[in-house]
Amino acid sequence: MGKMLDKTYDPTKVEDRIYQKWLDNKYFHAEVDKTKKPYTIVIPPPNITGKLHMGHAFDNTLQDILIRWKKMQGYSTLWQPGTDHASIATEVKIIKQMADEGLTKKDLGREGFLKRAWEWKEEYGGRIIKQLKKMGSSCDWERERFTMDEGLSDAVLDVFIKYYEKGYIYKGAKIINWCPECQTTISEAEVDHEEKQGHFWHIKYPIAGTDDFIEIATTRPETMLGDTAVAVHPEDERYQHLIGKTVLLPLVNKEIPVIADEYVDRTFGTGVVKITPAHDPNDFEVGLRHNLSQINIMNDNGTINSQGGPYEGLDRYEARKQIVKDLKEQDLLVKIEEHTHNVGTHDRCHAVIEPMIKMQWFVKMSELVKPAIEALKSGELKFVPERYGKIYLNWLENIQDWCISRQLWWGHRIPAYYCEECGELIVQKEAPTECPKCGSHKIKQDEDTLDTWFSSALWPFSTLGWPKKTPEFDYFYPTATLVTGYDIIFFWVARMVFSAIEFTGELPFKTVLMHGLIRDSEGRKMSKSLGNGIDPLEVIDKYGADALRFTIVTGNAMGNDMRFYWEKVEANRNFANKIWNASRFILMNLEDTSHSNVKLEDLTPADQWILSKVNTLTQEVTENMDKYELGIAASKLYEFLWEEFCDWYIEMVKPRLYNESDETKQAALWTLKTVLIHVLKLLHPYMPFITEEIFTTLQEEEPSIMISSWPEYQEIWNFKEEEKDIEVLKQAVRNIRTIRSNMSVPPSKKAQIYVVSEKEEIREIFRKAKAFFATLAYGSTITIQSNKDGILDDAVSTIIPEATIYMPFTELVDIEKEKNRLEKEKEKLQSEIDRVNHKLSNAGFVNKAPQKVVDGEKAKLEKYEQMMVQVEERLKSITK
RNA sequence: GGAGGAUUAGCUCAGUAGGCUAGAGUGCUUGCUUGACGUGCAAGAGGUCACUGGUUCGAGCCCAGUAUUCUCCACCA
Repeated sequence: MGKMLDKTYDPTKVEDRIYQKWLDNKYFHAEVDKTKKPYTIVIPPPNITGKLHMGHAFDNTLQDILIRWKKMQGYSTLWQPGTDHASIATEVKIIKQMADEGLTKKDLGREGFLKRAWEWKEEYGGRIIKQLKKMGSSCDWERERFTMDEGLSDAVLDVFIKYYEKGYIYKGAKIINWCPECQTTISEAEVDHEEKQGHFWHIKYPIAGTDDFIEIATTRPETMLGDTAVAVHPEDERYQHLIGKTVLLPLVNKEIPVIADEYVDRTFGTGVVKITPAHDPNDFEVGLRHNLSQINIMNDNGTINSQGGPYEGLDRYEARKQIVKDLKEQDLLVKIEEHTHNVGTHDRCHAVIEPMIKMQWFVKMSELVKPAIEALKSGELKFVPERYGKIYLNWLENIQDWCISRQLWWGHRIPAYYCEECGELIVQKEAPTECPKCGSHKIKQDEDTLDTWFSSALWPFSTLGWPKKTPEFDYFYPTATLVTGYDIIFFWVARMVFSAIEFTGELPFKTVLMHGLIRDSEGRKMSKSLGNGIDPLEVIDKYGADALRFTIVTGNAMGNDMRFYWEKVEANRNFANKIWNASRFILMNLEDTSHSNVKLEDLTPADQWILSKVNTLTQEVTENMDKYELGIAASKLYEFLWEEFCDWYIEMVKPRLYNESDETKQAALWTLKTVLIHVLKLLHPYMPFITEEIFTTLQEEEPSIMISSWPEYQEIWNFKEEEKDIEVLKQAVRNIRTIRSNMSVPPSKKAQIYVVSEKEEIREIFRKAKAFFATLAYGSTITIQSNKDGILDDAVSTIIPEATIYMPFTELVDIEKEKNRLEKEKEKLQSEIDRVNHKLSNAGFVNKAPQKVVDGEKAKLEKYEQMMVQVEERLKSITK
């Protein structure tokens, strides 16, 4: 007696046990194995602050599918896992936690804070890894890395110094985005532009030596404290006479020049712009062109500094109010307009960004970027879908120097040292003990840390041991495919490409597989603030990881966003249950192993049909996966398993199983088991848990489906003729069911079925399939004959090519209805015939279309015409 | 302002190389205790493939334009 399975599939009973089994057997572990080809994927390292969300679920499902598939294909696969220290995200969280205890960074000091951060990492950093395991991720956990590991940190320092020595890293004063809340620089990419309702203040600046005024308009009046000029367009006729004159900056009472610069848009506002080089990126550029001085009016925390005179100490918004009030009192405020404008905010804390001039570290991008652009253009680097390549290119071609310093503590501290005596700058891995220039021992390290993406950019090779020449780096690098969301093409993908080319001389990966976002059912982004996020763990808990994985990968083209519907997960849970029950059915019938002696010659046409089908399926699924069409492959598996295998094949086979004297029973069992195992393997990358559970229950030869081999197309399973024959039978069954359904005949009521065909081949098809045909078509008896002798005219009929099927019911059949049905069928046939005729009478079509297509149409025509004859005959006989 | 999507059944989406009589899931209607499964089985209704032109023997698919819509980038003080 075979092993038994429960009536419904319960993932919670299965998943953890199976995952543990895989771990115990080290199936995820990758070894350098020169007899195999390597296949490597590096995980996009989740933040240690992170909690598993749908984005991770998406990402990891795709990677896991590729890794499991390639492993089955015989590659030595490495899925390199790890986490990212996520400097600013983590630091923000820790500061918040500290604030609850009434502590600040200052209280703890740098060392104390870092100690706390590491504790935090130990406590929360592993959480997301545990959650990834629930997805079934087959990462090599023994090789887990962290961006602030010793090895990875070493790679970061190495890269910094090499860049520096090459002249790519420089220190410079630039206008940067300052977050007064976090008190650090943030990169352009970390700024969110939010449209906000603000005001437009029109202010009069008196023209020096006259009673006249010039009117400017600003959204940030407080910055006037740092104004060093007023600008107009060089060709603006309204203001020609003022160019070169000076105006008196109100409140500050300082004379500043009126300059002409093309940057000014004559049509916007008053056509006059106040220039504040220290607090606006455009003004900064204008300032450089005109040699204007830069007056920083703000402290790091967003309050006005001593440059602000009476406003010193006020918060920037307090100062704004006060300034507006003072201007009004001096009668210099013309008007206040409502104005919507974009305000830059920090994506982590949402504080409004303040552009400020600071000394920062930069990476010069112009040279680095060239080979990264070339890699895409030459086709060496590919994006799937291709359109994302354009986004990548667009960014690289317009790139600005990368500001890499952050005024944070959590991260890789910049390996730059200053002599406190002579000011010498020393860039090297280890802290110098004395100044090489003046010999002083008073050395201080740069306070800043590096942008978190500086280390992520090295991830594909730093995780494999680079800059050391490790066997792993040698074997597993470069990686094969990078899987990630389109939202980090700039942050991460592009930076990995140029870093890898620069330091390893190779592309870090050949293909970038981009996926979209999972949105809520209304198409909105899942976000904390909206509270519309779906927790993947909750989904797994309710429906199982396999159902979630299948949901993620199907019903949507690669690279597009998708909406999350619980109903979809439910449908896929049902699919899992369907597979479960099909397997249960097979197991219940496998009494012993006598089916193992079955040979191909013993198979019936039905068996050959399904074998041939699974053979084709194997070929197609593999081809689809080669092209990263995972969703297409998955839906083909779904369709095959549910429709062909369950709804047709299993039903066809049942009479043979229930009939002890049937000689083909063992052949049926062999086929059931063989096809199931075959398709389970194809499905395994998508639904790893259930396939493993069934596989190990069904057979004992192999310990795990994970390490079994990927099925291949085999010529001996190619039964094209039998496939066609079974399709004829399916068509007959469908027609009969349709008629019975139209006539509301319940399945319990069996009917006599007559199959009439002049062709012996057709009669033979039905003869061979008599047993299951009767069951599927609800027949009491099946009579196969070459003419309609002995069949009453008031029988119901249906027509398939080359055969007419009659069902005499004992009740009187409504001849009118039968006639109508036939007339309708005739009409439909006629329109098809017309359509095909139209095509075939088109000389262009016959001459230019491929022969295959033309032949196809001809065959169709022949079939329809043949059926037409049958329909007409039938009509004639009932109307006579 | 620049770039890239999307527009196909009530809803959510597929449609791989132009050959299609346009598919799936879900929802809807009808019937079914058919010895794996009601998380099931069977049957059915439901579409001017946004619009206008063009290329082609042939267009849901390619090209041009229009409309609607989403996203990213840039951004005006």
